[in-house]
Amino acid sequence: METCGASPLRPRERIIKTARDLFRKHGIRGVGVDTIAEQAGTNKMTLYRHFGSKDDLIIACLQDFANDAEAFWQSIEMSHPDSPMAQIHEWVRIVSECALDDLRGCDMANAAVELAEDAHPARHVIEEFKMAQRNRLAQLCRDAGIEKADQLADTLCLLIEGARVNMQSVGLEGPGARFISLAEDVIAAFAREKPERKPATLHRHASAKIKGRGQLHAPLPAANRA
Amino acid sequence: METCGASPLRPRERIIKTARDLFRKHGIRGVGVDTIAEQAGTNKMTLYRHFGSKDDLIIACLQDFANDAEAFWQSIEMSHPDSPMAQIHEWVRIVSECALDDLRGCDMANAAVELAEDAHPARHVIEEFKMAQRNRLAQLCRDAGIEKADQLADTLCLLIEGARVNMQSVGLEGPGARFISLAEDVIAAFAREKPERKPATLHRHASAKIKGRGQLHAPLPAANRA
DNA sequence: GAGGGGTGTTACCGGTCAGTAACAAAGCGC
DNA sequence: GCGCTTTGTTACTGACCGGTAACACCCCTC
Repeated sequence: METCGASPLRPRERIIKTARDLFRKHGIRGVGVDTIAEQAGTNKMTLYRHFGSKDDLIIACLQDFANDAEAFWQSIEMSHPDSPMAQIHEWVRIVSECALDDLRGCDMANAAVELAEDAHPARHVIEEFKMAQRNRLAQLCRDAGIEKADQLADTLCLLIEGARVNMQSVGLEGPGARFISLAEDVIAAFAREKPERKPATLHRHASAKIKGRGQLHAPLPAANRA
Repeated sequence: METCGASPLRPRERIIKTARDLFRKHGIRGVGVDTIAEQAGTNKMTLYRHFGSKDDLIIACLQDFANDAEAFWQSIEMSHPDSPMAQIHEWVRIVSECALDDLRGCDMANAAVELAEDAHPARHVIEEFKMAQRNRLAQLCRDAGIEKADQLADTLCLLIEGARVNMQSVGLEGPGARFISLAEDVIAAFAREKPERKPATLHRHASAKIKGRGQLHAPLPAANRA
């Protein structure tokens, strides 16, 4: 019956993994500490020795989630070490794959929905995480030589965020399931725009070689609005 | 202390309005039926006479929300009766205004997050609503003579959905708050693409006059992807 | 083998939850 | 006025919730 009962992990890690799993499946408010402890192959007392309250456990889960995201970014970087543009495409691919895996959306965003109180201690964890993700993507866009890097990052952020929440509402029938295609089109449109002058200095892990697919298109006037 | 206590509305309507308000503020699972009844200036028994269960009340709230959305679409249509493109811009404007009003996102999407069980009776209400909204927007895009109308509708859907959930996580500092600008750029890029041949027959409320702002831009090659 | 930290077990607390029973009162059409 | 429907009031149930107390146990280290 337990999900991590026979595991070599220490109770603390089992509790976090189990809690993340149950929170994701049933919602944070939809699962109690007793259930978490039992499913983790331990008991409520041990849980409360490691986490002073359910809120503490929630925060620990979100931080564990953030750690996973960190590893995800490193894998992205290693997949195409010298092509930021290829990393962007890899980001689209993997992030879409994760969203399609189950249809329960983003744990951070879900937590923001469920923990509605402004003062909830988890909220600043969520806020910092979301901002960091966006900035990381924006940096990647800059490294790729995208002229309007911040705008592309903003657009991609909203697209994936929207895709995750949309799939939670309508499953695979809605626009969320078509995220890859939509995102790639947006990237192509942004990559088509002419870079400033010098072919974009890479800010991080500098590499002069820019060979992203988007760069192969002919430059077109900026799609700026009024 | 009550929100609708002195209102001329009948208890049923007061309960629905109050429940919607409280659900939105504190989350569906974050407020009990006692609180709802009291805040609505009535009592739990009357609540349970009108709604057999809390789930029934939730569904009634979501349907009430859908009614409001219907009125919203009609106001959009009346704002620019003969210009679908202008209606799209109006849609962007109002939808963004609503999202910025409070930062609690979309009631339907929030409900999908909180009511995680696949079999929950509210889920098909949510699903139908979300699909109907997307299709309505897609029809508007077709009426506006957008070549890739469905793709634009999908993109705009994900952008606004993402904006709402993003603002719930990071407030006004993140990309969600820049939705209008991002959406307008996307619309401009799609409107710039050359319409098929004949200047797009209007399917509903036919009007030959197409004078949306996006049409003023020079036509550009399609932003199609691989 | 003694000690101690981490863990398990059981029982409990007060609070809140969704939902119900029984009865009283008020409004309203006739 | 009468009668019916709607509403209000109080009290209750049983379940579950987050959190704690007290005590026993196991395993590792010295």
